[in-house]
Amino acid sequence: MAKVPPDDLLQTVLRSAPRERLGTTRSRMEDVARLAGVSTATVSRALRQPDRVSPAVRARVDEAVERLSYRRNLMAGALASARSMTIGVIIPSMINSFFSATVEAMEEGLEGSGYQLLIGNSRHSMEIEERLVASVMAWSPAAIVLTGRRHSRETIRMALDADIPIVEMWELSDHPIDTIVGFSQRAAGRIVVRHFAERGARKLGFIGAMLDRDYRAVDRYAGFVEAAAEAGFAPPVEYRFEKRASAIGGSEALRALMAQHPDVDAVFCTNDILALGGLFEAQRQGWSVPGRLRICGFGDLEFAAASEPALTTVRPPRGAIGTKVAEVLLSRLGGKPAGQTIFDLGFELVARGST
Amino acid sequence: MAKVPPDDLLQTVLRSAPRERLGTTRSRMEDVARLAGVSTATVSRALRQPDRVSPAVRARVDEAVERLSYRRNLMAGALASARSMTIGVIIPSMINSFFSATVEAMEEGLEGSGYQLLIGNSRHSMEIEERLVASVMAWSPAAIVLTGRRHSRETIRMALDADIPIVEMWELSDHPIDTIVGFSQRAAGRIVVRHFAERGARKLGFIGAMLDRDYRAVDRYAGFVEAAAEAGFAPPVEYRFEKRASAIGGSEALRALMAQHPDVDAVFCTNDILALGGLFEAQRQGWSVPGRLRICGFGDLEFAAASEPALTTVRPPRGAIGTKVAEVLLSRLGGKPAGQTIFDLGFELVARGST
DNA sequence: TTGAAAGCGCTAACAG
DNA sequence: CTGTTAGCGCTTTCAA
Repeated sequence: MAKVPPDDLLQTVLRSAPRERLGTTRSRMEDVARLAGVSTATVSRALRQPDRVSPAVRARVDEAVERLSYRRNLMAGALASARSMTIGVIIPSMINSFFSATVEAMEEGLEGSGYQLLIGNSRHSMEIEERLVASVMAWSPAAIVLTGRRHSRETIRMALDADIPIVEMWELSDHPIDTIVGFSQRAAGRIVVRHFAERGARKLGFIGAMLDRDYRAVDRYAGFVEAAAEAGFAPPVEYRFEKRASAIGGSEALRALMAQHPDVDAVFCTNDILALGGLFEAQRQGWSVPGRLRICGFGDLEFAAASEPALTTVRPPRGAIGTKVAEVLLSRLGGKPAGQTIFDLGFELVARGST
Repeated sequence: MAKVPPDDLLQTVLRSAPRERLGTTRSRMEDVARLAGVSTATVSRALRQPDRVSPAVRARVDEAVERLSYRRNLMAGALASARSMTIGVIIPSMINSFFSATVEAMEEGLEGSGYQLLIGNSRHSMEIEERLVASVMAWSPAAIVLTGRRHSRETIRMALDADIPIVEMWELSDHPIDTIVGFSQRAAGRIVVRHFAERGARKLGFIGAMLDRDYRAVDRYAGFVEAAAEAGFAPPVEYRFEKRASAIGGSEALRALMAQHPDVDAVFCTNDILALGGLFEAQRQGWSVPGRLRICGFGDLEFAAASEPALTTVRPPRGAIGTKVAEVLLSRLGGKPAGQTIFDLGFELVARGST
């Protein structure tokens, strides 16, 4: 069995491969094959399914790869196999750290697997989501991850047509496109009512942002209202605004809400950042929290534990969702059958000083 | 000149193209060419450089594309041209909303251009950055965007070798790899000293997180210390910690700093989130802000304007950086020569209640 | 276990 | 302005 050739052959191999189109002398699989004394088919196998070639060949290929500092051209591979090492991920917002945290966890879970995330930002719009899915499809992704369970007809059609694993996340559904990893947003809204009731609240308020597009927030709202009715509360008074959730928005909302309904003594904000603004506003107005007013947020963003008073909030499994999505994906992409397709990761009410 | 054929030819075209490898009947450029009665080369031109084909042909191609709902296979195009419609973007953190905001603005600036961002998260590590650049390179990106001006030797080599536009951002440098869009972090640190001096501060403190890896924060620190000396202050006392910036970290840091140095009356936090924690801690401890203690942050994160007291901070051009990067990229990718390669977008000290 | 050969779907000279 | 002709670099039958 031929050994890896000496250095002068290495030189020859390198020289014989002028790469004019790339600005660079980048070696191709053929160079590796020649240096290792095998065919490109074997190199391909050695690289992707090492157990399907003899140990000796594998070693020679590895050495050749090393010496040429060869890196596979993924585009070519993707074209040939009609499948790329790409995973399309569509999230509604990059700035919102809910999804960033999920994506970070997903990246970590996928680390070393060779899969690359192609991240799209739908800005909470189903139309943009559709466009993003369409353009991601042009990359023949190995899988697609969508946020939420509501998508345009066309998005669903494309996803189904692609015949690849589709994972939805951050919500729950009895009929996921394929697999869904999340928790019940509605239940998250409900639990807040129970907590307020336990703390002796009498008149509930609600503050929400972007409810025309953020369906998860709408679900939390629905759960909140529903549970309030069941618990015998009067219908919660509410203040909503179109713009994305912000501390300033939260401050203004609370001020407006209290001006109109001075009897409110417990407010649920669909987002911790709104609650933060509320906390500051209460301080400015001299409303003691939780004495005069109880405030509960959603998200358990990092500052929630640090605020004064510390913020009671619902903690979604931000990182866990990403980790589980990665796990599901790896399993499916590794060829394992679907198995469980609905993963309820739950949530937790973190009671702190603000209620 | 032949018209677009009637429907039965359309049927034939569709039927004659079995796409078994994809789960789907997805048409190829050849189908479009046949239906439009031209060659694939012409279709390719009509799609990518519409002005280089006759209006009549363009119209027929467009119609054929429409009827077949044809979408170009980008992998194939990228392979053939050794250049993809991808732009690699490496940021140090996804959760940090500095960079998320920049990326969002960049996305908006690139909207409609057909370029897709391939986002990598280096977690503030040059080694990870290097790995990410290497794997992004496998996609033959049209350009690369890096954060900061410090990169590993190998990263720089790969970037240079690729012979594509390389944009660094969020810092300034006299010798960018290619082009740099940002502002002077050092100057940002300096201006805080001037502001503190104007407000009558006498003893300066500094709180920083992750200074072993966040070079931008280190530069701000250096500017702060340098300007403090020039202004005749005693060397600022400091508290640093390894973990990523957080409100809790900020609270703890301030408490520790003040315990050791009760004479400090003005603290610069390298990040608004640290300052937020500081604000809450001051409230808990009963230190009036700005009476007993002045606090200045960096970032002008959204909550800074909403807090009580509102937070004085340095506002970096978060969105503007992304917008400018997109503009530079579009120009360069459109074939225009480099021109200006250093873009100083400046920053602004936003004086509010906390100082 | 390995190799030969035939593409994957598109782009890019180069003629015409 | 348009078509012909070669690939881009890899994967994948199918035989050996």
